Amino acid sequence: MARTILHADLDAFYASVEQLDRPELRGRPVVVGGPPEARGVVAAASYEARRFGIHSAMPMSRALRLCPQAVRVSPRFGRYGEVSRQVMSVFRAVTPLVEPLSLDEAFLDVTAQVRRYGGAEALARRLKRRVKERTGLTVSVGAGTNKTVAKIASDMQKPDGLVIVAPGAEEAFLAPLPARALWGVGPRAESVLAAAGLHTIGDIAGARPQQLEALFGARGLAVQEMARGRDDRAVETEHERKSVGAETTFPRDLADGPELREQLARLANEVAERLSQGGSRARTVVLKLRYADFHTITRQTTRPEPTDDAEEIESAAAGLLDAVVQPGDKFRLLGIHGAKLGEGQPDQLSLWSAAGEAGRTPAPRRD
DNA sequence: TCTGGGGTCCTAGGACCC
DNA sequence: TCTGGGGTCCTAGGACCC
Repeated sequence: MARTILHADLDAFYASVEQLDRPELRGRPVVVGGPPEARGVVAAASYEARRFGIHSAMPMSRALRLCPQAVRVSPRFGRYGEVSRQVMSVFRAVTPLVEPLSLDEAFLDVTAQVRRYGGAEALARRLKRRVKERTGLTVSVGAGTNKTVAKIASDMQKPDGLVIVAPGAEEAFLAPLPARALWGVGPRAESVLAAAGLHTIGDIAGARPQQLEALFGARGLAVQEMARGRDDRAVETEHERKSVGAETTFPRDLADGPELREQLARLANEVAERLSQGGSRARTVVLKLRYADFHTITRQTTRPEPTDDAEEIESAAAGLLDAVVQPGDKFRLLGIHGAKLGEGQPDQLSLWSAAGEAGRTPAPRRD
């Protein structure tokens, strides 16, 4: 039996929350993001602001040049998290099978509920109404038999949209859309596809599998399946975090020195705190550096023992920094990430390794 | 125009083991 | 004396998503 999957996507989420909390901003162009003098970018733009050509990820300096009367608001992620939890709880009142993708998006598997609600459309309308009643926000919803179709459908009538793709209509629905609309096809893949004469999702669906495999490897075949409207990925309610990171772009480029080292300590503290809050520890510490010319490198080190200790993380990162920094280098970004996360307690394996470090005996060689 | 911060996943090469 | 094959782990970079 065909599944019914919904994709729900809050409209201009951060900007809408600001307009909700500050009525004087309603009806006005609002951009959420850091200030232009601190090299901020747009995290969200209200629909009023989008009419000026502003969109997310745009440098704030450019956004404000496009629309000088726009109101810039610094993000309040704590507040967005609160509102997000309210929205997700509305979703979970409909079905336990909710997969949040970010603060403002989720997949819902409502296969078991559609009959009771009198069909997918009635269910989706009720969901939209409940979100509006509980939070005052509008949400765009797409419905279909799989994630790919539901996600793309939710994008088609924003804001406050509702698009339902009937079972069996998946391939025809997708075919005319640009290749870029597919999840996983970004700017790079789009240009590779265009060079091969593949512009629409239908072009990808109809291409020879060998051609896609030659261009993208195994991923090419997966993309073609999606393009053909086939996608059996389940809605997953559990998600295991794999890394924790903190990074910062400086208002002006920084050479190595006390200021940079202070930032390193601050970031190490933040990562350590978030690790211990989440009850996990990291075996790998990753240092990320972005040079003044935007070139970016990472250096990492893995140890047998996982840690959530700020000083250990800081000294690991400092060692990596010492090894790469050259006189005259200027940096615009510094970041620290913890990876290879594990439980709080060191496991059997790392105990073994630690013993090996202490008193090493040559292992007998076998062949 | 001048480029954030939070992530995930994949690839490729090298070390190392048997 | 001209070079195996399978596996795992680690590192670095990059594409992509919101």
